[in-house]
Parts: sequence; structure tokens; C-alpha cells
Amino acid sequence: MSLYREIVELAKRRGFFWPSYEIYGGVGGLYDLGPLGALLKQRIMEKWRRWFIQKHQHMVVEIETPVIMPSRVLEASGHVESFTDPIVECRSCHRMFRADHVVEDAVGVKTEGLTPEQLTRIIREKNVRCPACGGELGVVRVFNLLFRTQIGPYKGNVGYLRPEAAQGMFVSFKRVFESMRGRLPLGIGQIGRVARNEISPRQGMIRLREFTIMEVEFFFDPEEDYRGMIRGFEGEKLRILSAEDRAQGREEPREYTLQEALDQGVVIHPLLGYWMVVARRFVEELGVPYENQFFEEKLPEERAHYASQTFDQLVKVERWGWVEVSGHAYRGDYDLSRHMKFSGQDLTVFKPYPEPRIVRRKRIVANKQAIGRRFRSKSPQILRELASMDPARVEEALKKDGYVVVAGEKLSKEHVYVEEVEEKVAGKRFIPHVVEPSFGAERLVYVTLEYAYRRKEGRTVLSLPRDLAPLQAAVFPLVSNVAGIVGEARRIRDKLVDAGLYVFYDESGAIGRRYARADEIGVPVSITVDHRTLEDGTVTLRDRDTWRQVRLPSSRVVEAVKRFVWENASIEELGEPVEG
RNA sequence: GCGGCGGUCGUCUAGCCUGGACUAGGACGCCGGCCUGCCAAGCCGGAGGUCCCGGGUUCAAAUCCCGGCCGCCGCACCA
Repeated sequence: MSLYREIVELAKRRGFFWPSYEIYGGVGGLYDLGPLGALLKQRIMEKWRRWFIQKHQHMVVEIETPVIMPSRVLEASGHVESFTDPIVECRSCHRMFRADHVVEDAVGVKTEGLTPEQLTRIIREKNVRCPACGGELGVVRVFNLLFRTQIGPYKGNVGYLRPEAAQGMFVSFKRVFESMRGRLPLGIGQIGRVARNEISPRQGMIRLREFTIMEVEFFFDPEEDYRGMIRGFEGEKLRILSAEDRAQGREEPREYTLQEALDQGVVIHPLLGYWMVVARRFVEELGVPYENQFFEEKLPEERAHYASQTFDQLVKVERWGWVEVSGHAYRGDYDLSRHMKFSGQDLTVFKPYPEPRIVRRKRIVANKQAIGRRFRSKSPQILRELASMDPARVEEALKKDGYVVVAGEKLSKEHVYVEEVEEKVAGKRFIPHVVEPSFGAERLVYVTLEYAYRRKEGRTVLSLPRDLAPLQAAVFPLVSNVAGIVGEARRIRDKLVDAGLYVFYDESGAIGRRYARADEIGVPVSITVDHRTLEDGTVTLRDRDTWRQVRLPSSRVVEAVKRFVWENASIEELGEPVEG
């Protein structure tokens, strides 16, 4: 059986995940997380929080925004338009094509903004055939990956389920920015569910129609030098396959330090690179070694509509080769600009200079009275155009010709002149730029399971990083027919539960079987109460990965488990070795 | 969405081609009991299956035919 199949089998059997709505035949792209899967995902989310929010709490905060979005927001973001592709199917070979691409290639016309009906007409009129087999093409249809719904009882009130959490952060940027007392850089993070109506989801947990996204929108001043922020990170390594390398047919990533990647222009902004380093380390902590991950730059035509540079963080899995677990996009000011335009709200940021600056600049001064007398009803138009002209050029024209042409009229020095003024400028207004690291949580659940999966002496061991284990400790009575032993085991279980831990307790079957069951679901440490416990109060602690055991007083078990699980202490530090 | 292959106890599977003694068999797992001084041990007992769903052919369908759903593999989109 393949590794993938073994994991899927384990997942179903022990309760990590399975297809949703199974009793009704299932629905593609939807998965349930079982008791262990839900815990594992929570631990992964917690780790993400630690890396992306908690460690950066001086500049990154977490919010929560709705899944349902009014259509206006996604019109502004470009998703209503750009998450939609016109597709056409060949009637004979049944291949699918992007209708606009087929038409552009065959007829050589621009298709931007054409409706499916118009595209269909062009196909009919120009007799555009299937590029693969020459067959007849069908009717152009549109598919949109957005799930559409209706908000309230009014049909016209269209809403969508969000395809990414990002828009919630952009829309609420101003409020968060203000509540964070107007500081930049500012990261706004969110963990939330999103939905994309994939045409053909497959690949189990890797490609879902509904999933949890974990993303940060990191807002900053595009003119500021952020190289200081990556101090201490310059030497961090990243494996990157650049778009340039890809265009030349290269398939292997190159290794760069962060500094090199920036110096060579492979990564266009220090902050983009900074979060890529954080992402690499976070994924390493899920159990994926450095050499099994790299960043692939998207080619221009592969990028989302909002991005000017994008990297996918790829992780190697047995079944599908390299799969994306995160995306790192330089979104520029695209989103905030669009929301300014669509909402009419000012989303710019004011940034005071350390000291007000005296700026000398040229200014066009119009003599409105003279213009009004001379040009009468045309003067409003002249004044409007004048306001948007470049002072330097006006000055030059006046100097050279003695007049300047505005709205088809010659204006002389009596109508307009240019003067130099000194102005005090306290700061500047600008639209922040954004870099975005964005993770899919369920993919990480699968990846984490795959990297933890081991076979040892014919048994399955889930060697999950200890702090990710759904259940942190197992407690067993060595035998189940001695009341004292069972009683003490139950007491220890209760103490661990009271300490806030999730405990696997089992008194059925033989001890070896119970260890095997605990190993299989990744419980990092097992505590066994035996006959000696009744004599001297000590119990054994067993390491899931090495199967080594130590003995220590049961009064110290809670502390020992915590040190083992959260502080990664070795088993030997926690007690006296057990012989044998 | 199309093409190819597949869907049988919790899991993995036998049976399907060549319809009927299939009351659908096995292994593992699960539950209970006994036993057990540390790694899936032993003994006894038990529960568990609308053979993916719907329709058709037939005296008779897990088995043949049609449609649907789901999964895997290829073509287009993506965290």
C-alpha cells in the first residue's frame, strides 16, 4: 500500500479525517476532521499563531471577519471578475479551453471585457475550431469559483462566501490601523474558513472546496527602507526557483541567503523575504525538513490579478510530488486602492516626518479675473486643466513662447504665472503596500501526518512533533486485574487531566498492544503503573520514538510530561533509566 | 466537465469475467471474560455488511445493462 493510502486508512480508522456526508454518498472536496484531526489542526493553528502573531505582537494583530461578503467587496477586490473564466468545450474530443485564449489565438482580436455570448458569436462567425483536434466548439460558459448566496430575503442582495480571508483585513484596515494607534508596519492576521467552488477537487485533503486559511496582510510604507527589519535574518537560507530560472527550463531551486536573494533581485522586497523565512521555519517545525521544501516563483501569467510577485512554498509529499502549502504575494497597494475607489473612503495613511520639512516647490498661479474676462464660458475648463498641469512645463512654455496652450487657448503671463513657494510639510499621505503570507491549514494537517508517519518493527508510529500531538500523554496500568495498580493509574490520569492535558487512558488488552495503540496516534509519552509503584510510588515513562523508559516518582509525572512535551526534554533527563 | 479504472463489515480484502448452494468468506481492528511483572502475546465468547445510490434485464443480481454519487489517474484552475 502506498504511504498516502496508509495514512488515509489510518486517518479514517483512528479519527483524523474522512470525506464529509459519507452516508449520503459524499460530496467532493469536503472533509470532516475527526476527534484527533480536529485537535491536530488546532495545534497547527496554535503554532502558526505563535510564529506569525505572538512572536510579532509588537506589529501584528489577529482579527476575525465574516465568511459572508456583500458582492460589492468582491467586485472591488476583483474576484467577481477575475475569479471567473470563460470556458468552452470541444464537442468531439471534450477538452476544455479558456474561450478567450482560443479566440485570441485564432482570430487575433482582443477579448478583454467580452461576454460569453460575444465570444460564442465570434467562434461561430469566424469558425474557430478546437485547437487540439479541430472539432466543433460548444457554447462558451462562465465558471466562477465563488460560492454565491443571497443576504436576507431580497433577491438583488447578492453575497458570496469569501475565497480568501484577506479582503476582511483590507476592508477593516482603517479601523485596525487606528485602534493600533496609527503605526506602520502593521500586520493583520486571520484564521478563518474560506470556500472556493473548485471545478474538480481531488487529492483528498489537499484540494478542498471549503478550508481554513491562515494569513497575514502586512502593511508598510513602500518608500521606507525595511532592510533593518531583517537584521539577524540576512543569513537565513531559502531554496528558491525563480521565474527567470523557470523560464529557462530550470527545475531545481537554488539556495540563497535572504541577503543574496534580495541583492540579486530574486525577491523584490525585504518584507516578502522576511515572511518567507518565517514560513520556512514554521513548516520545519511541523516536521518538514529544509531540503523537502522550496519556494517557487509564479510566472507572470500564473499570478493572481492582484500580485506583482508571488512565491508558492512547496513541500514534497509522496503522492503528488511538490504541493503548495503557502503563497507569498506582493500585493502592492492594489487592494486598498480598489476599496478606496469602490467605497469612496479614504484609506490612505498619514505619516508624520520626524521633523516638519520645508519644501520649495513651484506653483501655478492663475489670474482668475483676467482669465474670466478674456475666455468667458470657457474659463472653468481652463482652470480645471491648469490645476492638473506640471508647473515646470508651464513655466518653460511661458519663458520660451510667452504663452502656454490650455484647452486650445493661448494664455499669456497676464493670465497665468509660476511662482516658487516654501511649504512646511508635516508628513505624507500614502496607500500602504502589502505583502501576504497565506497558508492552507488542512494541507498542513496532511503534510504533518505524512512527515510523522513511520513504521517501526512492523508497527505504525506517528512521530509528530511533541507539541503537535493531539493527545499528550498515555496512562496505563501494567495489568488490569490488580485493583491497586488500576486505581493509581486512574489517579495519575486525573492529575494530568486537571493539569490541562489531553490524556489517552487504556486498560484493555496487554501492555504491548496499548503502547502500540498510543504510538499509532502519536502520543509522545506513556506512563505505566506497575507493581513497584505500589511499593515505592514510582512509575515508568516511555518515549514514543525511542521506546526507552525511565522511572520517576509519580508525584513528578505532571511536571515531567510538561517538560517532555512543551520543552522537548529528553526522556533521560526525567528519571532513572529502566534496565532491559 | 470529459476519458480510463474503481467502490463488498470499522479497516484491508476474497467473490464479479462465466448470474443460482453467498444465510456474502477471511484477516486485522473493536467489545466482553479469563490470563498476563513492559512492547500488536495466549485462550474463550461476541457485535458488526441497505455488497455506494437509483433504475432495468432475469424465475433469480454483489455479479449483466443504464443513470447518478464518490474516489484514483490524465486535460484546465488553485492554499
